Amino acid sequence: MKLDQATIKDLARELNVSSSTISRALKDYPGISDETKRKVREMAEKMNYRPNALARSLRKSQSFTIGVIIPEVVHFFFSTVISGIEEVAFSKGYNVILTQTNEKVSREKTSIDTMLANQIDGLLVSYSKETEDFEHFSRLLEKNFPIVFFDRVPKLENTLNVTVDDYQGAYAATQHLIQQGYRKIYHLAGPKYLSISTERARGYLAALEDYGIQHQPSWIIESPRGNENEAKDITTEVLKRAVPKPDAFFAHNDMAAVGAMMACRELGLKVPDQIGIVGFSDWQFCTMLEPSLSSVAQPGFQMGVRATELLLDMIDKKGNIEGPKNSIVLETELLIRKSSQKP
Amino acid sequence: MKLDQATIKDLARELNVSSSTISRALKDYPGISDETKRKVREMAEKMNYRPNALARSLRKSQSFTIGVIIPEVVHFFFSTVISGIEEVAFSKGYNVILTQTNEKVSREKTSIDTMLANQIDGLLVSYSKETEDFEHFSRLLEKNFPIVFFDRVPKLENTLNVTVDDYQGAYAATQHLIQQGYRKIYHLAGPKYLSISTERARGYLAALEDYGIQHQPSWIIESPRGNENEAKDITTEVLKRAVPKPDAFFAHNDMAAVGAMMACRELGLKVPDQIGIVGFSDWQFCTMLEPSLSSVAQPGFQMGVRATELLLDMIDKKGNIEGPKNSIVLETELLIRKSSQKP
DNA sequence: TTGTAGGCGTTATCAG
DNA sequence: CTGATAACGCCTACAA
Repeated sequence: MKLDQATIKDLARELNVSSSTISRALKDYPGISDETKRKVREMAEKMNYRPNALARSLRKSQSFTIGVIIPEVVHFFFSTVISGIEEVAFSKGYNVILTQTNEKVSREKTSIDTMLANQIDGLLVSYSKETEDFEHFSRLLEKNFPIVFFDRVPKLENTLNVTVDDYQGAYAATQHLIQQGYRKIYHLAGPKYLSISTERARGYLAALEDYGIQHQPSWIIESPRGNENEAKDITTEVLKRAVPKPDAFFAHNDMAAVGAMMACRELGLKVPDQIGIVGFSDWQFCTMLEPSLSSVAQPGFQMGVRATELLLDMIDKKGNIEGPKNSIVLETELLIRKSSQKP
Repeated sequence: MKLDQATIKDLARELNVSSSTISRALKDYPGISDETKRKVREMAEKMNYRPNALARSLRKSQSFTIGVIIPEVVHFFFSTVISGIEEVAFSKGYNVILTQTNEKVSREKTSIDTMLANQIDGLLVSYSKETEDFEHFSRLLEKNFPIVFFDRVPKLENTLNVTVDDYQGAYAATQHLIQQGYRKIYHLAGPKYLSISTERARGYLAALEDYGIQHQPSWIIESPRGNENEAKDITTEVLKRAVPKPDAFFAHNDMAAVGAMMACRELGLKVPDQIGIVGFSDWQFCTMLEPSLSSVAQPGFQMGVRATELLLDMIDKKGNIEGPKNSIVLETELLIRKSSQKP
């Protein structure tokens, strides 16, 4: 900020015209002679003029900045979403200001506060695992402040959401395992209070039902943190003690799936011969593993793109948010690799 | 921005005092009666007052916002750095505005422009692979605009950089391979114009020299994009044709190392028995592979933290940047796993 | 202890 | 076609 940027006034003084003329000339307003425009542009170039976006925002009550609140940046899926967000925002001339909550509600709240203080035009949110009370969002929604939720969406009426079809993805994964001949398919589930987890569990159960597979509630095992070590421990336990003994795992994410693979390896169980495994998210490492990990791909980049488009649309339309606000559900794609194909 | 936030004036009207009194009361200025302060605070609370950071920034010529320019968000190392940046910035009350260049200089330039227009107080940069001319940076540096470069640092005088000790890390990795008894150690190198690549190559060579290992220039093979497929193809070629035949690979990143592992697997070569492999960066998947991948860990989070601290320091000190501006070199750590330990 | 006035850089309105 | 003036919301000399 110590740049001593030239201002409109400087240009005006230099050219002996008023600052309004400069402003208009630079904005290509009607009613400015071409001659003047030319001179102004030249001088702007020469003096390396750069408009002060802050002043402009203050004057226009619009900052051309959107806020993004995300649980963690270091996360393949979320970083992919960010990439999509950034792409669209940039192409439409919007800035992105970013905070991660590290899964803390408190942080979520203060982030919203500082973002609002910075006059963001809208908000893109995937809330934290801790968030159970959505009042800090509903307060804003009531006032018609533009918010789009993605991936993790709240239990509120009339919100605009972009999600992935978790149910369908889980169904497809489970169906695939069944078709490969696996029967005792256990599910490594995510935390119950996230809709993505419950949807995945629901899809899993529906597939079992549809194919008439007898199952028990104990086949669903929660792996709340969803990292490989936790999942490995849990899976090891299950493989040692559970009745009936599982012959496949459908994990709610890839890390958990890897944990299961590691457990199998240690116990000398062959994947996919003895145990089939399917993950969720299609993280980069799936193809690097041996055997390569089948997984349900989520279009993270697309999610970012669509959510941002939706948000910018709302912002453009200002108050007149007529017509149905349509949430978006994106398709998943089951990528079948070695870990789930019986020889 | 359609929030109809209460302003200082609104509070003033409500309480029948002047707006300066409000401003001072809220800021806990000396010379305001406790009584007034109390009343103002209450009213602020009641009216849900939130200061307009834009107006404040405009007035104070400081935005409390820093810009971050990064090649890609979807990248384990960079996202880790972002996480560190975000952490420090948040704790010191700074906003982070983020853009990715997707390795394009043009995007780098326009991003800088819009960020400057938004009056950022300073800039954190890891430049794109395309960037060969640093004028868009040096122009700013000349005017004493605060910039800290991280990971990829320019060939300019007097810049503040935060890097990892690539040379040392590469040396340690190579030394380790030698000590394990590998002799024909090839290097999968990154693009020549990035200092991180050349430093890693230098460290590799130094280790070979120090241990008196005869080698040839052809042992260094460039894998510019550094993804697993490219590296796999290259490695396959080398394993089939090169003389002498390699018995180990030190890769400039983990993706390339994985590519090498895949190539070995396909050719029926056992890792680590016949071929030793070490990567660089310690991505999450290293521990998930079989065999697990040895790698040189880079402290990404720390890099973000230190770079941001350095930048905020500069910003605080405004013009008086006395004393030596000290760049920071962070230590790496060689994590020895199965892929490089001869049985 | 409080109020007045001016300005940060831009743009919108109203004249000329 | 161009200029003067006010205002966006906040801060801060200077006065009272």
